[in-house]
Amino acid sequence: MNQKTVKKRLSSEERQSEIIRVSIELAAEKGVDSVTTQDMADAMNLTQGSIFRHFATKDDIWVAVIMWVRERLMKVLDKAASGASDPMQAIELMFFAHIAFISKHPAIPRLLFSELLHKKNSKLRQLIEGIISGYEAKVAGLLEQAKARSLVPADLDSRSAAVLYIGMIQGLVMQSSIFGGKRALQREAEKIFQIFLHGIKKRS
Amino acid sequence: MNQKTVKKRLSSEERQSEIIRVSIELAAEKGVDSVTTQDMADAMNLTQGSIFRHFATKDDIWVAVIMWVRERLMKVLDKAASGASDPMQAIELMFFAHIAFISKHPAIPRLLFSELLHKKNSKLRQLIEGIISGYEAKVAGLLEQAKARSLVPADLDSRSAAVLYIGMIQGLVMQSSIFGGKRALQREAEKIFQIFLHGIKKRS
DNA sequence: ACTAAGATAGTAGCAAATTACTTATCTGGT
DNA sequence: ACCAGATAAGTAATTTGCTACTATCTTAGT
Repeated sequence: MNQKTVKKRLSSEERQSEIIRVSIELAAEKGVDSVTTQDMADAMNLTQGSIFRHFATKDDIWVAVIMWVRERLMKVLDKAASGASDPMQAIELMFFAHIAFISKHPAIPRLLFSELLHKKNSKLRQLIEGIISGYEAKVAGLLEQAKARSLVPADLDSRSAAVLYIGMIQGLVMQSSIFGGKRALQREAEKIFQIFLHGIKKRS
Repeated sequence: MNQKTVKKRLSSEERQSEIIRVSIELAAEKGVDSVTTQDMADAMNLTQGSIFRHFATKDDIWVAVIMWVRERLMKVLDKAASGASDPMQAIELMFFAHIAFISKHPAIPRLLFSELLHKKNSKLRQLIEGIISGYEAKVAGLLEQAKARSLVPADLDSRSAAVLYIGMIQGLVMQSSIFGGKRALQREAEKIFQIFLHGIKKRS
């Protein structure tokens, strides 16, 4: 039992990573706003006060979480897009990569589309806004490329289509949030994407 | 100055209505979760404790708010749909009626799509779920009618299209939430709806 | 005069942050 | 290899501040 009482001490860097990890888990379970530092501490067998050895404020934790998400998500999307031979395929691959990412980390959309967005003047809001508008710009950019290759009509409004793209993801997330877990998130995603695709494709 | 100190006393019914009204306003400004009963009281020149003369718990206030929203929204949507001559037009009219409703009451989507959804086992969650899934069912129903009249392809998945419809609204809301107010919510809505429409319309 | 809305002044509980103290782990000099 | 001292992670207890809710008293309106 001595072994059990031996507390492993982690470096601040490692501990920060763990805090980020459990925060995401907890946010998935009970919603971002109701995760307390006590919850975090409990989840990693630590005392509540210890959290503040590694982050000055709780807000800083969420900032770190969002930055972690941004990094991971962008990596996944870039990788998906890089395997495409044309802009339309890139959009499709990105979409399904995003859906897969969400399936694996159900908390992510909850973070990005949560009330965190509404805390005015916060760094968090700026971060989230940056991610979403950057994403939108990326999709719109690909659509412009598609236009140049006449894969979509020249009069298509790229920005509007990008907004619809984002909304499509939000809709799917809400769908799966209301009607049981990821029941058929992938399947639903495929069907919806076909409609989207048909909506923007070149009229034959 | 005597006039100023004269406090008007409202009946509990009237006061409840006012509480609902200011709650929606405040939720639009600072987010549902951070509205306190003190905020509400301040907004109507009342003491915090007085709130509880009219609602037993704070949750009851949000329940009343959601029911108010449901009633109003449904009325707006039904009225819009009733003016249509065919199912597709009904969907279009409903969509723009919804967008107009949101423009007038920016807090509404914030309530429906907020973290309230994540409070498991609550009456609130059930209410919100009911509204959204009912809405979705309505759209899907109209699409089925459209199918019967060959206005949309028979192989269209109505439910998926309905999810996309909801997502479209969410996307627009997020868009206007991030990039300044209702700058061009109406205009954006029109452009996006065209894409959606083309996506579900019968291939010619 | 009676009823019920409102005021006043609380209470209990929770959550973020801080303080003083403890001890594991790392470091450099012998 | 070793050990003394510095460093920093962890603990425990507490503070501070807020928030939902309540008990008691007051007074407007009928």
